[in-house]
Order: sequence, then C-alpha cells, then structure tokens
Amino acid sequence: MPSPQLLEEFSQFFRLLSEPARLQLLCQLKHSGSMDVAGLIEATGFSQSHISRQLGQLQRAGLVSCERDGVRTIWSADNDLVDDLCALVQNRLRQRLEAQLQSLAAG
Amino acid sequence: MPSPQLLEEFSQFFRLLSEPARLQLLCQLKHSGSMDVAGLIEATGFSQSHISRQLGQLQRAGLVSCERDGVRTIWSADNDLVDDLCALVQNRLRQRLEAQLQSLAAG
DNA sequence: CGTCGTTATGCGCATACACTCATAAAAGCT
DNA sequence: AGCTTTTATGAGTGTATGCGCATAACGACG
Repeated sequence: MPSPQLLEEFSQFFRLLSEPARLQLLCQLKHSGSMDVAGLIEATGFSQSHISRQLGQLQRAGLVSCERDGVRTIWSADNDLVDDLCALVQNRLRQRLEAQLQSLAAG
Repeated sequence: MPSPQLLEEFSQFFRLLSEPARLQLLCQLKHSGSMDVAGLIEATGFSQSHISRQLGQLQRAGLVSCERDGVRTIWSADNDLVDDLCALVQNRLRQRLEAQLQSLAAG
C-alpha cells in the first residue's frame, strides 16, 4: 500500500496526462522528434500562451526538454514513459470493448 | 500518433487516477482484497456520499466491481492495470531523483 | 539603442469537479 | 407495514485550472 505522499505524487503525475491538450503536445513531440512552438501552435490550434504554460508544466515534470536555437525554443519529448502508459491503457480499453462485444453476442 | 478521440479517452482514464481520493480507494481495495463502504470510510476519512460517487466512476471505468451481501455492498479492485501504471511512474520518479542526486554530487 | 520576432507571464473568465449535507431509495428484520 | 441500516443521488459551495487576451521579458539584428 503506497504512502499518502506517494499517492499524492502519483495522482499529480497522472493529472498531467489527464488533459487532452498536454497529452497531445507530448504525443506530437514524440511523433515529430522535436518542434518549435510555432509548429505546436500549427499542429494543435492552441494559443501560444497556453502551449507555453503546458510545456512549462511538462518540463518541470521532466517529460519534455528544450534547447534554444537563437530566439526560438526547440522542444522534444524526453522519454518513453508516456508511450508505455498509453499502451497499457489502450490495451485495457481494447479488452473492455472486446468483453462488451462478447457479452452482446452471447446475450 | 494517436487520434484525437483516442487521446481524449486516454486523458479521461488518466483523469480517474489524477485524484488522490480515487487512487487511494483503488490501492486500498487492491491491498485489502475487498471491502465494504464502511471500511473505506474508516480507511480514507471521506464522507459516505463522496466515496459512493467515486466508486461509481471507477466502476463505470471497469476498475472496480461490487457484489451485494444483503444490505451491504462489497467492493473489490478488478485488475492489475493501476498497479502496473503506478509502478512505471514510481520508477520514473525514482530515476528523476537519482539523477538530481547525481548532478548535485557532481556539481 | 530601437525594432522585430519569439517566448513567458499577469489577469480575467468560464467551467469542471471535489466535497459535504440532506434526503431518497433499497434491503433486511420484527 | 414500520423501523433500521446501508447505499445512491439532488443540491449547493468552494476551489482549481484550462484557455485566451494583452503585455512584458528576452534575444537577434539593423
């Protein structure tokens, strides 16, 4: 049984992934390798200020990192954790739907 | 690159885990095997109505299930997904702290 | 130094939701 | 049927935060 502090940290982490905007940024960066903010605006349709804030949160959590290229900032996803988590969840969603399908066919 | 719909589902799922109360309920059930609501009130300190609602959400997501024992309802955690997710996150947190420690020692 | 282009931040709005209290619904007992 | 115990739900409150607008800070270049 995890300690309350650990539970708090877990939930804080999951909260980062609980927003489609942030998850989209993460997946986009993972998919494209690295992008500048202009590209992320283009890809997601969010405002510059919003993207900047969300990237800041993800950076503090160590999920993305940036390097400056002159005046621009190039962002990239830092690790495979999010992909792994999403894969597990996707698997679970698939299992659920398959079970529903099965019970529908059987019933 | 996951579709927007899939990203939405992922984030909805992670949102379930983004609240310490729900995560605590899940871990408690996993730890104790199965419990009634009175036990969960005792263990978590939340109000009965709140616990009932959170269990409802977790049940709709297929993370917990219940069986009635007379007037009481016995709840139990349904699968290992949450444990696996938490283990991955914990691993990542540990790595982060180790890296910070290292850089502190080196700097 | 002033201007331009890019990113960060103060502010405000709207919404979502965690949480509780009060109450209804359900199930067992006499 | 009435009473008790347990769970579910309607209603309200307070807080957190997603999101954009405007603007400030920062870096490059003339």
